[in-house]
Amino acid sequence: MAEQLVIPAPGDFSFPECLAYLMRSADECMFRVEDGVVTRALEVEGEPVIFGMSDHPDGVAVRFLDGYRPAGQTGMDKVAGYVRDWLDLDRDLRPFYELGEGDPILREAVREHRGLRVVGIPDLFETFVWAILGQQITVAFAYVLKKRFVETFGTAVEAGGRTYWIFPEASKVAGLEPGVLRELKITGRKSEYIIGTARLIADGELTKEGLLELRDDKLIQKELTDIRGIGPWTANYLLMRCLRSPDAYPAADVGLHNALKLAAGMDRKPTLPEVETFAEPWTGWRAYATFYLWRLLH
DNA sequence: GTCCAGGACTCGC
DNA sequence: GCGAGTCATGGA
Repeated sequence: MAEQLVIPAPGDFSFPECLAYLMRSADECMFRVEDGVVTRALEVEGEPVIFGMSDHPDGVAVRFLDGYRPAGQTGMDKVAGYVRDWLDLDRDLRPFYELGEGDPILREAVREHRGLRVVGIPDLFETFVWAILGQQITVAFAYVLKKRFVETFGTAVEAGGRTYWIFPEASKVAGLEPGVLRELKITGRKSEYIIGTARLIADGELTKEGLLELRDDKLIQKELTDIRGIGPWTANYLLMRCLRSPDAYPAADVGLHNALKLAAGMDRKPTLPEVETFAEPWTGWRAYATFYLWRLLH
């Protein structure tokens, strides 16, 4: 696996911090982490590509597995773009750190995890499924459900004695009956939500580009919450992880509440109004604040 | 057994 | 518009 490309990163980027986040579950099925290298498969121009990314003095090193490298420059650029999106490499975090250093609640998380980026989920359908699965259950169980889902409907790429998974296309899920997902222990409602969004995406009614064109977070949130199964938490989660809003704020998030309790030294979880009030000074960076606060829980 | 997890829907008022 | 009940599984 010869070195193929180095993706330059701006200052305030720490690969190890992003890696620590990526390693939070042994049940993660979309990539594997070994010896500091994150390896995954991706479909690029109709062909499976497998690449590993690791730390590099100038940013992120990307190496391709022999036999699974992009055919041409366009494919190479797509992988580079994917990594830039995945790790949010095009963002200048200086304003956030300026904010965080002066904030009593954020200070510790910001100092402890400097260089961490909001790790994204570039694929819209994948984010929908992940967000819906994550509603109201433990993250650990959500990982188990995602693994079952991917291993049932996704595409396996066997290479180098290992199996890599490509997330299923929305069109493959759009025609399923909810009962099929129920067998995986996904609740009936979530099964309907997943199939419903799969249909919207497969039909082209719902696209990442179309959502991004709305520009405004509030408009996007409205568009998303009009979809059955997508409430405020899920909409903001999508904004944060896929649409890359630095300001999305999943205020109802239980993990956020626990982190705020910890960071603010409270003896109880904050109420929803308190959660909103805490975040007022973070306006513009509430997604980053949330992501950093989450890290306090690990 | 009870409660809680990275919520959202439905219903009654 | 708001509160309470329901959904469903798994771990503490």
